[in-house]
Amino acid sequence: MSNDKIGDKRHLRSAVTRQKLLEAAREVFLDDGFQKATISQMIKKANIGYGTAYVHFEGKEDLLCVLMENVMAQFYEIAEISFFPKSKDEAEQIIKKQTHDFLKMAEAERNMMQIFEQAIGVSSVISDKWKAIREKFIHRISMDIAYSQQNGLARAELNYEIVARGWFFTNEMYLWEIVRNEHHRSVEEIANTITSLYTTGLYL
Amino acid sequence: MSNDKIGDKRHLRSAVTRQKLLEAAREVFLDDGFQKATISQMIKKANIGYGTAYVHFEGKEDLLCVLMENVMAQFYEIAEISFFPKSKDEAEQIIKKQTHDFLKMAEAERNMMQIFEQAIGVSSVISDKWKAIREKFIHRISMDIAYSQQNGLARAELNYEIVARGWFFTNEMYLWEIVRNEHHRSVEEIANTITSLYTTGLYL
DNA sequence: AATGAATATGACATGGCGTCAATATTATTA
DNA sequence: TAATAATATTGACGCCATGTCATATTCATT
Repeated sequence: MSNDKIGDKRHLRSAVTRQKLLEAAREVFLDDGFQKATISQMIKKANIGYGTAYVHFEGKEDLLCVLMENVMAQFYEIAEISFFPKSKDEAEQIIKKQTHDFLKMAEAERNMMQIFEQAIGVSSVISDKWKAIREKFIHRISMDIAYSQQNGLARAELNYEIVARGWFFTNEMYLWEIVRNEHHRSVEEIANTITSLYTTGLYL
Repeated sequence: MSNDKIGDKRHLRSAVTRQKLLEAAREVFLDDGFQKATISQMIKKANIGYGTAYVHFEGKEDLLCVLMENVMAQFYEIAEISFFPKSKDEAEQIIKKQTHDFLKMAEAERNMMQIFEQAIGVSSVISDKWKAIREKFIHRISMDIAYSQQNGLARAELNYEIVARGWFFTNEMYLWEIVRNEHHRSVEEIANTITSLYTTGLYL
């Protein structure tokens, strides 16, 4: 009675096919970019039939979504760092580290992130995935600012949501610059500078 | 001897065809977005032959480029506002106005800007056009910061180029939010808040 | 061994793109 | 005016990618 779905030879075959396709897709995406990558290339590389791709995935976008899950998860982790500073300096330390980690992700996952960026412009599914990450960060930053304001650390006259968005936007755009290899300064210098500007502007 | 190119009946016919196509293209773009818009739709609307489109333009991208020229020019104008403040307060005034004008552009030209944003993700030609505008702004802001630092108005320990990019990124992302109608605060409130944060962070 | 369920396949219909040889229109020349 | 040259327009054609579906194959159960 071992028909537990796994161990089942059929499901195993299915899983293997799926995995072969995913790996082939990754290679094709990295070689040709999101737009030029085609299903045909992937199924050839994976040695499976054309229609098979559509059995396992809804199309290129879906394939990339699955390939990005790992990276997505890392972003969510960074967004969840706790934040209860007791002084302006401590706040700056925490924020600097978070910014640094965030930008380092861009470097570490540059290749897949490049594909991701291309896809954001084309696919609403992918675009929504990124938007969710952005909102997660912005919400988190909003809470952090509100906390700081309540504890008399930050300027209370500024609308915390507007500030949070603006701050994240700076981070995000630098992220994409790093992904595209268009940054001319080190990640460390960027993180230090923008954090200093931000905390000086916001904290008392 | 009036073969001055204009007045010439052939050139006139050509110009009319071109114009018909441009107007049709604008409608199709606005109705269907950049990606779904097709040359076929446009030439039908313009009542011209398929190949004719490729006589006048290189393709969808080229068509949109021409349609955006007007908006582009307006951005370049905003980027060229002069900046020689004598105090922190004066600097804040000028910057606030520039940010405000910049974001107001997003509201005024929202429809075409939406198409533009979609195209940036797909077309390298369009993407380069926007990058040029971005670099123009960033260069201008860099000069402004350097001026302020030299005159003892701004914190000299910050790298002005990194700060300039970061500041423009905040502006740019808010621009796209406004374009997408995803902003929940007024342009005025956004401009005031981010400018206040920025000038407090940068100026002495 | 037979039956049915899960999985895989590739031919097909659809639709957009960009090209090009052919056609139509306008200007110039004899 | 007629012939010729230059310019402008046209749509059929070849190419390629997509997503679907009827068919074939593989595996589990009886």
